[in-house]
Amino acid sequence: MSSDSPFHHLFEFFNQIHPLNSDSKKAIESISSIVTIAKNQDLQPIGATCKTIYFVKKGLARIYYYKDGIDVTEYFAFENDLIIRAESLFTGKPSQKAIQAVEQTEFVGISSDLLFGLFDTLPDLERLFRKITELAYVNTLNRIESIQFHPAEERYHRLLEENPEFIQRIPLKHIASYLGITQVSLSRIRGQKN
Amino acid sequence: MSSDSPFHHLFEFFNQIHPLNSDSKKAIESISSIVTIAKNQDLQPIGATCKTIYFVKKGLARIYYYKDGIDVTEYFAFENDLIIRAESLFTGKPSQKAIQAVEQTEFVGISSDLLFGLFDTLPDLERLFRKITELAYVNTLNRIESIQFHPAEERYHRLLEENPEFIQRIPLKHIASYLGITQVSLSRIRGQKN
DNA sequence: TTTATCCTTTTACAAATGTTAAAAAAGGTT
DNA sequence: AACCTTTTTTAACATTTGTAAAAGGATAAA
Repeated sequence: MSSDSPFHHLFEFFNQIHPLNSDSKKAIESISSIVTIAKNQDLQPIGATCKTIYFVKKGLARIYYYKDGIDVTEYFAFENDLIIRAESLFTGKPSQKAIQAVEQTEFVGISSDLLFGLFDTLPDLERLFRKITELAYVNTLNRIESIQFHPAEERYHRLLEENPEFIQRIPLKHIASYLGITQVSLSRIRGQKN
Repeated sequence: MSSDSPFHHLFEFFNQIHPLNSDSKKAIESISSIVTIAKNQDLQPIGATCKTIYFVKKGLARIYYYKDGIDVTEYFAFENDLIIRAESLFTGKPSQKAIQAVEQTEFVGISSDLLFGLFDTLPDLERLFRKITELAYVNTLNRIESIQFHPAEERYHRLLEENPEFIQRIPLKHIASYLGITQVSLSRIRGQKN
């Protein structure tokens, strides 16, 4: 795998979770493609059933949905993050969410139908994606704890510390809905001290 | 598999997610055992690394932890639910959480070390547990949405509708912390109308 | 029954966040 | 630059939830 392969960073990412043998890597390459989306454009419309697993090569994307007509961000993905509409991919139901490029973003798209088909012959791949899901699950458990027991101000400041990029590259309204508060509340928090 | 096997309900549960062949069932039986815990007793102490996947045969259990000295319930499991301290099982770190029997409860315990070992020879099992994790992940995503965008009163009433058992079998203080509110708030909500 | 303990509710007040509307600031386009 | 649009902040007020303390109920043990 040459380091200038379009899938280089994807395999680096996989490697940290479960190393793949070369057959599995070739199989992944054969079902993957590069997609580039302009700023503020959606990858796929809300309402379609999700059939693709995305990886952010370059740029920044988010998963969002409309809650009572309000745009709510569920998740942000930076370079070298996976971005998956799990609630559709894992249930087969149409997704009420969309993936949007916050900046111009280059994705690797992996066909989920083809990927799941490969699991029968390449258990390596099933193991990798099992572990990916396990880690994503643990992350959401921790996020629930954070939402339930830390005030919005604390969550904002923690976000600021852990991921200063967030604030520089993402409109505050998206950060507010990601934190589960209104834009007005976030502005108030930002204005207080400092 | 006779219907009076101690693992009958476990396999019924698995069947709905991913049917197992008989080799896989036998393997599961060989690494599983029945554990009975008295009311209000813990299965395992906080601080131990989780090495067991539990299934509630009879009774009712919860996962809880201490947040600033306060007992917080993360999850309830009724009959025929799995109960897993994922944050420890999937990371290998000591668990800050414990499983407690809310009533006298009979569990099936499955050794996770032995289970993960079986995945190499019985891909059936890895597929089952991949799917289980996927569904659990989707559930937590939905729970985040519920916590962030529905007031406690609505969450309580939804819980009441979807799972009336909760209120009859579980002390209200546990329900309050599960909903992410104080016991006083829950009491206020209950007292309002109706 | 009596006592002790735990669970639940009530009350009064404080703090955090939501709602609405308007103003200010920032970005893009002609 | 001038204009339009979007984003962010500010203000005033309403609502929700938290905190602390006390009282009332329920349950279990002596």
